Amino acid sequence: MSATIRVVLADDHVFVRDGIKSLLENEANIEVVGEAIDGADALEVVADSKPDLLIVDIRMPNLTGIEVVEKLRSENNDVKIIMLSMHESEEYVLKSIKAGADGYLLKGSSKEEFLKALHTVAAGGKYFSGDISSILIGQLTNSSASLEPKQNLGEEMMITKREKEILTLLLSGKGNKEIAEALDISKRTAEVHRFNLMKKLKVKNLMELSNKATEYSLL
Amino acid sequence: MSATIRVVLADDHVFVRDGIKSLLENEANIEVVGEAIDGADALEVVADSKPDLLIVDIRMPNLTGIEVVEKLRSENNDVKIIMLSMHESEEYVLKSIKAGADGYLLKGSSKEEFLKALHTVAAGGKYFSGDISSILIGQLTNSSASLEPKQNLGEEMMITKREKEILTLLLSGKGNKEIAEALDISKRTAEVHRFNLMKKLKVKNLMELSNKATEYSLL
DNA sequence: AAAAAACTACGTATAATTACGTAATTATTT
DNA sequence: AAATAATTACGTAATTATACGTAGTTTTTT
Repeated sequence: MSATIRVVLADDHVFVRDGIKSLLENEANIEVVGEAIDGADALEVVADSKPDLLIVDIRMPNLTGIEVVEKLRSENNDVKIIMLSMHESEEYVLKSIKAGADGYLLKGSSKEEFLKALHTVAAGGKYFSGDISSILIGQLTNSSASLEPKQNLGEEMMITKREKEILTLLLSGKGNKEIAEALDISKRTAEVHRFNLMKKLKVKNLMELSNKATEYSLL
Repeated sequence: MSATIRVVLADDHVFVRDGIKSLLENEANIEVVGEAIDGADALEVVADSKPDLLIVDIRMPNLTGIEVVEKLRSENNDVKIIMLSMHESEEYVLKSIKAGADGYLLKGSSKEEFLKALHTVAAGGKYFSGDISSILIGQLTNSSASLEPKQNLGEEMMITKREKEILTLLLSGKGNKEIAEALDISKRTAEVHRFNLMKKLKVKNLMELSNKATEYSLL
């Protein structure tokens, strides 16, 4: 059905590469066409052997697996990439996805899962080990539908209705003068509201205000 | 270590329930304390037996699995829930997550994956079969990490590397003085970069800068 | 009705930003 | 090698924001 999947392995540990190789040896339609011992090497080997799939360790000397992915993607190289990792670190998983990896496997994965991931990704799909799905879900529920405020404000950090109005206008890019006009109060008063607001939120400039407002979903 | 996990099964097919039961019978620490034959029944059985975990088919008469989850969550019932499904339908998966399911398993899952999911979820984690991770990734990359700029900048709106650094620092709440220190340039120079940046982006204050930077995903 | 909180507003002084002009030194591109 | 773009930096004047203090009205809570 499918042509042979040409694979490059990149991992600084010989025994890991050998382990994967022996695992893939018994598989039809899969051929290991290159190996790399660090990140920089991986880029060379991929450039040379133009594989269909790169299996790359996330932790490597010279360039990390993530940096390798970033580099390849920035060169518009669309080789399929599976990231290998010891740990289900949220940071690593998300960085890998962002960088453009097609899959993420834990080194503790079973042979079956490994092969399933390999075929899925080679066929153009994505495969992230079920063990790390909680991370994905966490991102999904936090980003798209943020139901609950991420943090609670300190008791005395409550902002008043008026301050909320000022905040809204500030965040939309209005200056004190414009705010004063919009709310039909004196410029001086607008300034005081702003001052009190920033004091309450313990921020020292507009940007921190903006960041805090987003972080605490103040609007 | 852990107490027994008390499980309720909800599926309109007897043989599916029996299959799962026989699978769980050999497991220590797992006890099936109730069974339901449709969605409405599931709610009753859960209310009665107050299990730790509900394994529920997505397709059922009376109330679908998703509706069952929604109902339970709306009643602030935080029983752990694993959704069972024949198909890796994007719609079903996302609806399940949104409704508040803790896991999603395909009926074709191996016994090992089934048990792993069960223990993971019972322990408070999430488990979504690796086969459906592509759906999750698709959502993630579409929603939070927008890879492509929402709009293209005007030709002469390109910002330089240095301006990007200044922008990053500005957005993090740094003032000109702090930026100057961070980049080891004179305060005056930092000011000029900032001035040029804002001129290019045609904004007249920090907030508009912040908004524009977000809108055009300048970082 | 009394007390507390919120909103309004003035003054004043220092600090920071804005909005130019000018120009030398590096990088980058052609 | 020449041209272009980027980075660096100084000066100056006008505007805006910051950081107080004080104090008279409303509004809300007790």
